[in-house]
Amino acid sequence: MKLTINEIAEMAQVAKSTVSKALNGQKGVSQETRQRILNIAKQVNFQPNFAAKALAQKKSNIIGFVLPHEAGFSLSGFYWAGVVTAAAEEVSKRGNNLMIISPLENEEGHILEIQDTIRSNSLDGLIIGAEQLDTKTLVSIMAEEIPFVFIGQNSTLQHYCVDVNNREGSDKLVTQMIKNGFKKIGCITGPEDYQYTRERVEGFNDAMKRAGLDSSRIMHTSYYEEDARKTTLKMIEENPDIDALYITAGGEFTLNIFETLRFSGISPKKLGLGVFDDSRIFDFLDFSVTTAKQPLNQIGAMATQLLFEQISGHTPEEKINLLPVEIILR
Amino acid sequence: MKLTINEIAEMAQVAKSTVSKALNGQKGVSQETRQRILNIAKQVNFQPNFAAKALAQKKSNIIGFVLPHEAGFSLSGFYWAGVVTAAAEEVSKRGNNLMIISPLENEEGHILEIQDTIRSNSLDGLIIGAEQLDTKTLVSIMAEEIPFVFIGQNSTLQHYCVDVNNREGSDKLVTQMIKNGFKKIGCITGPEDYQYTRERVEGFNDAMKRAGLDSSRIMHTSYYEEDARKTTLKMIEENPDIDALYITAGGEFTLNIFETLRFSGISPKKLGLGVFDDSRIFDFLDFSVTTAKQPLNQIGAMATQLLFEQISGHTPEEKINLLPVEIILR
DNA sequence: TTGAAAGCGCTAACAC
DNA sequence: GTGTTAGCGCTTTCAA
Repeated sequence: MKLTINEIAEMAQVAKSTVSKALNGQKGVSQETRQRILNIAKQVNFQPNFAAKALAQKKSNIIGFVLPHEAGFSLSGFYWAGVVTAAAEEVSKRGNNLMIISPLENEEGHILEIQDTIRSNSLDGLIIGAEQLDTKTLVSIMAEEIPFVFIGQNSTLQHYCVDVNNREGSDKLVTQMIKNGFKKIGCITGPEDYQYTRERVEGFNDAMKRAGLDSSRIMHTSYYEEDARKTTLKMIEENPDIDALYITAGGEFTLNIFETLRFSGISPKKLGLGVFDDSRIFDFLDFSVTTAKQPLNQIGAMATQLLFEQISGHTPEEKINLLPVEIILR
Repeated sequence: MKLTINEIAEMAQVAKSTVSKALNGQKGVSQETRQRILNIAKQVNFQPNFAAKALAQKKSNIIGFVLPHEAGFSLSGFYWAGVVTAAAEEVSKRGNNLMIISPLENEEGHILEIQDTIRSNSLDGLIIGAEQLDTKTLVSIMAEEIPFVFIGQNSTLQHYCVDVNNREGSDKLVTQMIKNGFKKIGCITGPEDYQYTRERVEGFNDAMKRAGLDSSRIMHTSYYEEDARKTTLKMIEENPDIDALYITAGGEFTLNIFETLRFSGISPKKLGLGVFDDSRIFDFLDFSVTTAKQPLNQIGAMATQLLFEQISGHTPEEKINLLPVEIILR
């Protein structure tokens, strides 16, 4: 049977409130009794019941991480795996725990409401993958009055967020591609309703126009495999003269495009390639890829910091925190 | 302010115990009152407080996933990212939540006790990355009398687990390499005290001996980058005649070895390569790699199933569940 | 079928 | 400095 604070109190011959104070490092307990209680607790390996504490304090010490639900955006993608790992570590350091909230599809392919989870879980805060959060869910989160931060920016709601400097980073990346000698660059990009997509496209435009190049070869697509493949084919069919391809997102999306290129007889070797998202793996490819590397650890860590600032009642200074990307040449 | 069961009771003009029964689908409530309560609850978007429920029921509906702490074994590795994603999904389907428990290193590089988290969290069950779980932690988990399953096998304790068939899979992979024409195969492998390492080495031995080949070129190393690099160098220095390399683990470990090979002037192209762990990325390398692909989704899903069987009081039929690997030729 | 009441293990006023 | 007491929001007997 698990020990409770009552047993500890009995063993130490004090009231349970005294035990509570001693254990939580509050004042109002003599040095002597405190030590005695602490010793006993340690000896019997006492650990306060989490649920009881949460109930009494109305504070669970649990942070929820709401993953976006999207093809290629699961934990097995490069991006979220890195960010979640960093967040988990940062959350642990603060004595809290990270709960994964991944929206589920039901039989009909509808995304199940994650609201219930959020609402019932008495979570202390939320880190939310911002992009494809629908307005309905957003509204219900706000109704909870629970602190949250976005990773990436949400088109509907401006709120505390951490993201990379998409436009500038994209500009830099494309500028680098131009420096590498490419002039006719096609751009395959994600859904237009995601803010970062639009920003990265803007960066593409900025760079191309500054160099006096044609920036009209842009195609939007969803991240689903089939769409990505179709769009890739369309791109090379309608623009047989392109000498480079800029892909504004990484992970499986990029791999699907690479594969399509290869299968359609176009060796990626003949094409300049730029990807907004790095992976160490690109070092070993049989063609070279220029990338914008996002500081995944920093993103996860900073989001966590921002969240805890809010939880502790402070108002974070910056609402929108943009981290720089690093251009990786290969 | 959040609504409680009391408010609902008041609105429905019944006792809160009746509300509780109605909401939880228990019998002892007339069809009529039940409907009335349910309607109200739905209308006001009522969601029971999670902590209170957990406290009253001594059941939290939270599953903990204990990640191994090891270089290259964070969520950003291929393996765990895949397994955790699958587990998270399976857990959600059952109306539970997944909590990430990642052991932390403190300043001195010691691994902090994850026991506290486990003990205090009133978790309903644990999915544990088995390999490098130290005995002390293991003992304290057992003392909690909380259901758990291993992913991978633990050398110290035989318990419910799901894993791949390491020996057989390794054998198959090496046999395939031999079929590909390689005869002098070196084997770089992980720490000897991990069971799967030993099993994969056994598989290597099986295959080599069956083919009448020399299976003595085996080197163990930790997964830390520096060690991996040193061992790789040692392997090629002491065995300049090898025509292939078999690496018994994937992720960053493999990448470090690849990189070392390249930097030391040995093009991986000249070497047959086999890796126990697949990644889609290997399709795009400038050298070819034969791999054993582990069914990550299945592993995560099956572990979750096994855990819930235990939680519901059933005794799973098979204690040790070995899934087959798939050999991928490139 | 319904309701009253006790209790889950803890915290936090407030007395003493 | 210490103990008493009253909750936190829910479940669960047990009477009515």
